[in-house]
Amino acid sequence: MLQQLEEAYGFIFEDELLSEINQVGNLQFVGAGETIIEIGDYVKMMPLLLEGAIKIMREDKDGDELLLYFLERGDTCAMTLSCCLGQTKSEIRAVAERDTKIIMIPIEKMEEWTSKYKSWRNFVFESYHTRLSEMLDTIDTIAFMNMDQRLMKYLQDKAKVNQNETIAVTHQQIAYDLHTSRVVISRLLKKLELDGKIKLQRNSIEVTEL
Amino acid sequence: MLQQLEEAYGFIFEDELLSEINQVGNLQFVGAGETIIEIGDYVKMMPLLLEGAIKIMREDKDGDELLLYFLERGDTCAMTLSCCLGQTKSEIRAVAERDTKIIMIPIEKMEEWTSKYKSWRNFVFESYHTRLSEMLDTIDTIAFMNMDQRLMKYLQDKAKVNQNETIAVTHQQIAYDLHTSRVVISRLLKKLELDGKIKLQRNSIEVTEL
DNA sequence: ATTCTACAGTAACAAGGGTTACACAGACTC
DNA sequence: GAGTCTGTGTAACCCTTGTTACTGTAGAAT
Repeated sequence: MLQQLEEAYGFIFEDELLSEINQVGNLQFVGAGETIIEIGDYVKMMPLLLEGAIKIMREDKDGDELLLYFLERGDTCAMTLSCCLGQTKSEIRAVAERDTKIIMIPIEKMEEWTSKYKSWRNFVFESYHTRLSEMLDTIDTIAFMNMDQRLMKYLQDKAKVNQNETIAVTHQQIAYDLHTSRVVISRLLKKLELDGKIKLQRNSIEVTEL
Repeated sequence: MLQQLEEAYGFIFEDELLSEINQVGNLQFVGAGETIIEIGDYVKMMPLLLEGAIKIMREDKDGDELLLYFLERGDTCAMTLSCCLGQTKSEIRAVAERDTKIIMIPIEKMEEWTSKYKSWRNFVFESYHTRLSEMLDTIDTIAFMNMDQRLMKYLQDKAKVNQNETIAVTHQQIAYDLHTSRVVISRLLKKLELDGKIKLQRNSIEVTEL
């Protein structure tokens, strides 16, 4: 575990902090598709992402869903962070996008480390900053882009976090993530295929224009 | 200044910190409509809002605008905060919604206070938390609501931050804030008036249903 | 009073995207 | 091989929102 911890965070954290994380952190493996945090959960651990990818979803009262962004190696969930500190319920859902390895840190340690380690403070601030930027990007996407552009961006992002230009996904799943209907997605995907940007197969899509 | 500082932040900050702010902070008055931060600005001061209200806008490359949220007394701009710490350019525009009184804190102090005062750390974390929630709310609004609902919410929010159920605004200005066209707004406003939720006058709107 | 300008009302039309309905194809079960 | 289930393709239709165009009017400027 220490080796992966160093790979992901070694440049940022002091050795002393790394070894503390190594001691108190709880290593967990999450299979692709498994839910890590559900909306309304009280969050008592903060995740550090060692390997894999996590997708962060929003859902309103009517059950309408929307993909917010992906987390990758070296990220943490600033939402969760925020929940830990404020002792509030999670406002988002976190689902493993692929097989994922995380270290869970108990919240008690967070307070402690915040006073003790400058590198930890910087990491937390940095995480908030990244997350705010990511949210701005999400807002830009839904406010300023049409569905065909959003779809193309979605496919490119998804290919990137899965490190594979062929994505295993159904049209219905895309429709959920982008908060639209399956028919709309099928229609637009066909158009993108005719434009030569992707190739469609059953249960998967190859993104040729990355 | 100290009195207003205490009113706005007295319950959160230690006396020692309050008096430090009082010493190094730079009190500023901004008239309604004036721009406080422009997109692309390098931000070297962090604002604490004593009185008034600030609206935070996003703009894309094509000049399309969108209102993100309002700041009120006791708030700070977490975006700015984020920019200060990361030394990056502002990704948003801040405009005084009404006559506003703020204290500007030089960024050097921020680092210092973060190690020195627990209350300051908590305030910063709390601000980030509030801002993330606010952004989620914005996303919900544009992702899940129709234009008529968004418009009604806009009018209610605006009435609230201006502490007046009569809002001085033109249809065109609303169209900019909601990133749509003037005709659409006029159409929907008329419908809201027929539903008895608002009363329309030239250059102003009275919100009867708050 | 006349002119100018910004603001508001409204009609007619276009486009994007959501809905319903149905056909068909691959994959799996029995 | 027949039946079933899930995923995909597509047409037809509708609603919301965006666009263009024109009218009227309040208020300021002259």
